[in-house]
Amino acid sequence: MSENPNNSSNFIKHIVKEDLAEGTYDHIVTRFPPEPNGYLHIGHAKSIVLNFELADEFNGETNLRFDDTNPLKEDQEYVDAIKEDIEWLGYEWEGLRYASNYFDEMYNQAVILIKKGLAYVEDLSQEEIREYRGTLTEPGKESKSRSRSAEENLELFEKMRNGEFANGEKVLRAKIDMASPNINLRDPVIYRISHTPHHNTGEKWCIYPMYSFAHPLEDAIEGVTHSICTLEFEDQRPLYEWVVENCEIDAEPKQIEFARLNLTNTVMSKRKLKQLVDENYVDGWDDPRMPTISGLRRRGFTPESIKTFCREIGVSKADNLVDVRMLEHFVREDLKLTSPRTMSVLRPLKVVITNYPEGEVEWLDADINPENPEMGTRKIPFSREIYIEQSDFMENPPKKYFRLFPGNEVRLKHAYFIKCNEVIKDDEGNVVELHCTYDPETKSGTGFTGRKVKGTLHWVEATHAKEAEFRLYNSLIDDEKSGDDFLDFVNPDSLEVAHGYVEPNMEEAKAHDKYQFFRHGYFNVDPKETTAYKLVFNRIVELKSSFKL
RNA sequence: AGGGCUAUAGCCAAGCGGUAAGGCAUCGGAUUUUGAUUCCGUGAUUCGCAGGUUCGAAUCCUGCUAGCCCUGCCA
Repeated sequence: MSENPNNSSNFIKHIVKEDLAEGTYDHIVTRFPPEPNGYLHIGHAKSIVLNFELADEFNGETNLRFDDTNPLKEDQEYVDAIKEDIEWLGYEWEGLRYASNYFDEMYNQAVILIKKGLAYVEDLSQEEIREYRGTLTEPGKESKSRSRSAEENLELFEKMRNGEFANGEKVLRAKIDMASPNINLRDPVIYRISHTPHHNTGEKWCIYPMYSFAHPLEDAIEGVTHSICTLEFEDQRPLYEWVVENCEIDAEPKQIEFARLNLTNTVMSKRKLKQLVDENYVDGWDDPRMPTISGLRRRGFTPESIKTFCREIGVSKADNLVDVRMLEHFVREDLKLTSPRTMSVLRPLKVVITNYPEGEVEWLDADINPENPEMGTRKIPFSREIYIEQSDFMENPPKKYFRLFPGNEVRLKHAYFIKCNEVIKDDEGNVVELHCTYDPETKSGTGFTGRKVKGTLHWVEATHAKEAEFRLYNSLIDDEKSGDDFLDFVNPDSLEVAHGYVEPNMEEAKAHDKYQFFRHGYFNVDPKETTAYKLVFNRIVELKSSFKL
């Protein structure tokens, strides 16, 4: 993966360049450290692209490390999904690591801290610890446990490990400074008791290290040089440095924080995404409306479009809210040259071409992609009966309506000009069919220039048409709404289902095939719902349009 | 308010003492058998505000303002 073009600069690259120039490190190692407690989303993609491509650019390497120090929330299902997503994006990790594989080493380091008088076993309850911690404006106070001897602490810590205490009965704390203005330094808890089996280590441990103690050790053990995380960990950097300095481990990783991605009309927290899944607002983590990697994949976004997006938004420390339209821009750009064009009618209106011979079918040539002629041509049938889009006809059109209306002539893409002569309605006055005439002179490809029409419509021949289902997605979350709870922002119209027709050659369409439906947008063959008997397409994104009714 | 961080166009963002890149969005115009694409044009005398240093400041200094984060035995 060496031809990822990213000429842009950011503050982390500056740091790396300087570290390399000054010899602080002779090569760099980064890591992507997800906790396996949920699915990856586009925000994680930003971090993945940053970590993998940064290392790649400076000839370093990147580990995938599962930060699995809290068995209560973690699950193998998530580790499998996370690996699949990273591979799908196209990255290869140097090492596949688990924080849980370092539990022995972490335990040893805790013992070292105790021996140095830098950690102690706390007797206080959770609530008491909170009270003793003080507040943002008042210092904390020291508990009696703080002055226990190293010997006694060693003994108690061993008992913690051996399961001699219940959850919450004891805890191991770093001895730093109860009066620190940085609350993270007021003797933070570094080990807690949790009689919970772990997806990797099983029943081996009943004490688990806390993030703030575990993470710097994980980085140090792996030789990570630049430990990149998000802004909310900034206050923990002094603690990170304290652990690196006071534990006996021969490596000096440094923590660098950047601003996480926020997207308009999108929620990005795992907690909220999980709630949408659990409460059935969506079909699952991979619902095409979800900002998860698996959701975007099922929707039809390409790895390249996601990566380009992540490179283009840049990396900084300023809180940001990126317009989703930027993401959409990059899929369109990627799919423009690679996706076959095809004509699909999402909401059909039958058209009878009254002067076209009954029973006759002609097969017309059509480019597969006019912007990429190498993709060749396809054959499409044409006959007396076709379907056009309901929205391409108006009985009483406004000005500047280029489509079909009584007396108007339009072009059928790849076929002929047709003129609308008669509108057939049902008892309720709904338009159910149009009678048109065609002009054989105007056949596409013949170079007819006799007269011009303003509109070109897509269509599907009626007798060969194949039925299909179309899932038209709108934002799952609507920022324009108001409310206190994020659920108040859920868009009730995030999914519309339409049933219409596609060209007969679409019979070959396979899961994840991507097409540009002429004048509609880009669509992906849904991998879960499509069967031999039923084609289901997910709308990835609409084509841009300056048309307003 | 104790600590930490941030502030450049509607949204991202480069810039690192020498006179404001780029992308998205928007709006014009040309081309067009996709109201698409493509092309061309479009916006900061100014970088949160106020002072100061300097021949010269978005960049350095001081003060102020606004926003975000921190009082889990979550990560």
